[in-house]
Amino acid sequence: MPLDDAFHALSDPTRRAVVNRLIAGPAPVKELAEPFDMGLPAFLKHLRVLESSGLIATEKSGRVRICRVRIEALEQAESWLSEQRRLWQARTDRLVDYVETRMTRDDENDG
Amino acid sequence: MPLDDAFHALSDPTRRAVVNRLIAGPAPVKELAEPFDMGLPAFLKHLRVLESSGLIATEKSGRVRICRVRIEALEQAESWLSEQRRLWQARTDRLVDYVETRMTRDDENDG
DNA sequence: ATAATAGTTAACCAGATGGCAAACTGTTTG
DNA sequence: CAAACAGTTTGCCATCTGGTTAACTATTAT
Repeated sequence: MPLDDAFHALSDPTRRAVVNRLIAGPAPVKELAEPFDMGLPAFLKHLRVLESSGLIATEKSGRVRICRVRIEALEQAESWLSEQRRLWQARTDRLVDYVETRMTRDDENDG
Repeated sequence: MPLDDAFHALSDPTRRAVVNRLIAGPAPVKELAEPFDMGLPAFLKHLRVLESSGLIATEKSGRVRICRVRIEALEQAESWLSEQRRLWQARTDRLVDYVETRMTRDDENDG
């Protein structure tokens, strides 16, 4: 499931920070790794998780690998969440409507 | 990090299905577990992941435990994603602006 | 050609995850 | 009280995660 992979990739602060950095524009591995207190092998694992989730794409030219964000994957994850919120809102609206209707009926019964 | 927990909880299809079901309204554990091909102990683990992530809340009354969704946690996750998309859009706009400005200057140089 | 750079692979490790079956607790229901 | 029901705990297991160090490859730079 692509959503599984996207949400899993986003569940790690290092990986979210990488996505956030790449939003500002493409960057090579070394520059991306710099802010983090871990070795390159560990960091590469994070990059692979991001890449196999579709959240980023990478391309090697010469000895550097350039990484960039793939916004569509982010949008898919966002879509799932906003759909849930939409459903929630719809239900809330129905509840409000129900309560108001019932109150009106009660008023009629009272009057 | 709360976002870690929320995204992690959402990275499993069983747990997303539970959230989606609870959006329609609260339900007891047994009813929630029914659609899934796994034992109750395994299902309970999923529920605990959801609860400790803040995505759902549960309350036991008598021998049944009622679960409900906590929409705020979903909204937090959604916020992170929409903020990223906003930043992406802002960068894209700046790029478009830059290119258009440059093209205008080139036109002036050509003319 | 040597050396520095950028990234990669391999082997290993502790701890978390996602499943199982079996035994158990507490709460209705008959 | 006995039985059914809803959930819980325990112990077990295979696999995945996120990190390490050490050794290695391929590409610039001197």
